[in-house]
Amino acid sequence: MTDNIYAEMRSRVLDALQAAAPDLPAEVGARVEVTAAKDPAHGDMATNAAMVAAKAARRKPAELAAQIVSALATDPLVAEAAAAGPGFVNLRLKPESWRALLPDVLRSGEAYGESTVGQGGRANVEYVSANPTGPMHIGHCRGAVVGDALANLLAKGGYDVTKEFYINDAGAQVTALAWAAYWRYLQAIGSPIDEAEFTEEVPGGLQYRGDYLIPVGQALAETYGKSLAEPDGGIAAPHLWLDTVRDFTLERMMESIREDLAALGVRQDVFTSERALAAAGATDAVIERLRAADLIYEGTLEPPKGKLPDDWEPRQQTLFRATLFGDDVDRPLRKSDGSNTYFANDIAYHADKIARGFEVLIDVWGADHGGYVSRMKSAVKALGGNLDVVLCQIVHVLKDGEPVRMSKRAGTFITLRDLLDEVGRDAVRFTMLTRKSDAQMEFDIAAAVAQTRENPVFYVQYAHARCRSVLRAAAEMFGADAVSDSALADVRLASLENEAELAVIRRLLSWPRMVEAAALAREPHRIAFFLYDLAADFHMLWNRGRDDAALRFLQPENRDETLARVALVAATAVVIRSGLAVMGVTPVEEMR
RNA sequence: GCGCCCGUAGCUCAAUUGGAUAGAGCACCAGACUACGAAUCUGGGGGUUGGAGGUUCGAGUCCUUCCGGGCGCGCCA
Repeated sequence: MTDNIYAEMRSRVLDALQAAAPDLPAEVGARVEVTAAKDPAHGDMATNAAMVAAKAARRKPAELAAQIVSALATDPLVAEAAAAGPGFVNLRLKPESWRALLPDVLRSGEAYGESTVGQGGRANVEYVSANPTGPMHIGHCRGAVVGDALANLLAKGGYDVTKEFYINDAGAQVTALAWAAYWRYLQAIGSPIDEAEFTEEVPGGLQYRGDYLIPVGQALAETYGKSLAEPDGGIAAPHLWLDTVRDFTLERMMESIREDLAALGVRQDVFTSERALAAAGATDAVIERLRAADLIYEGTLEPPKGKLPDDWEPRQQTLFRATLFGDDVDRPLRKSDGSNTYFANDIAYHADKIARGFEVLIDVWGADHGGYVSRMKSAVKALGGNLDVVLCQIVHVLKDGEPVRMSKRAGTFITLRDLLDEVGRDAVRFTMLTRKSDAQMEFDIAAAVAQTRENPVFYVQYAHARCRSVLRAAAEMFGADAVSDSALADVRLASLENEAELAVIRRLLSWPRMVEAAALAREPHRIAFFLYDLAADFHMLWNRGRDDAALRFLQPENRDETLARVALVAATAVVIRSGLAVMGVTPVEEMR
């Protein structure tokens, strides 16, 4: 018997189905589900087995359902089985069937819910991957949280997970960054050149004017003195300083990004540099590999339909046959000057991930990369792999009900640090996970810090704090040893028969199934909703004790009953911690 | 113009991935504190799931089309 009671019942349903209709094709069995009943009147669980098997078995769903019912009615775990609706089989388990699994929660601790669906498969989750040209802002935050939680979720689901950051440190934007840092450097050494004068010298104009480069300029001045400028403080020839300043600045930017990530509680295992990969020849190698497979040609793309860009002209380009793998058009790999496109580098990067032995590739991107999904998937498919992309839609930040406008140009964009300072890491992480990632969300700063039920972070934390409060009181009553998780795993639980108690138990025992389903769907937000529901069950149970003193957890005159209830409370705390750990949120011991 | 994402209660969002009578919170109305913390709980009203077709035992979910919002659209990354 596994600790996943839904998986256990599913295998018993499959046995019953097999007996009722032998020789069903395997794909029918794969479609059989055992789910928690939505409506308590239907029992605890329901299965669709009769309906999905009806066609292949050439039997009526109701007939099959009746046979499954009679087989399961005598199952020792089952109190009641009934056919219903168009062919559902509803199951009500005996209360002791549920209670019997509660000790597993206490014995497993935070590991409870770990699953083997991932079968140890090597998974790579790439997320954040911000351009290293400035501090992280709110736009990066959602992807960082979703990616991190997804990676944790997959790890709990039995995958061997690597958390990865792709540094976009090749291309024109880092050259622009170097110029911008050089400007701050000139200021730091007291150069007589003014901004307008300098800007004229910068190819493409001066970008990245934010204050955050001022300390970089000062650090450059400290490290290199005036050696990177002309003796009179003028602009030296770029080849004398550009590489130095660029590498120096990139290092500083990555350092600051790592600090921002650390403040958010994100620590990634691998940082891969686009520049290093390209310099090692990975891009050229992958292009040759694709060429050998006849997936590359020199050609001219059709102009986009509708209104043409003003400067449209047909160009001969090196193209990848993305259309063979589901993309809309073939995609360029080389610019007209012969250098590689970002896309080409990105193909090389994904080939590198495959070469490193990852079977599951997941990229977490912002919505502005939506147009990039199909081409990247097609490229990975061409390389013999498979790529999942989780797109995180825009976050609109509200403060006091008013939208906070974000404009880099105006310098009013909110940095990740600003948000963390105002809201706190736990609230940021939890709130970012209270929407499915492909829907836009509003992030109301006031709501995220509110101490009320409307704030799920608070609501779940409060439930955990209440559990801990009961456990502290129980420890005083019976001694800490008597209420340790391992001691509670051995107490008699038969007295747990109140409906509100059983509801909590059922919720706790559905945690492993929730982990599996969320991991397979790549949907970490489900964890947040699960914890909210669990917290609601627990708060309800708590208040039963308010209305009726006999239902309180702690009954000084009845040790056995009290210990059973305390075991339930301890198990609730364990599952909340287990879920919060996936989300990267710290459980609190008490509210104040 | 084309592609992708989204559209669910007045508001913010769920819906076990195609399952039964679409659920929570906020707001509104009516209740429960001599406390294992009422920062919570109980009850009530509120829906043609943007519109129209289609697929099947069964559709918020899949397909077609239209409407509305967002993101993107050949040498930016």
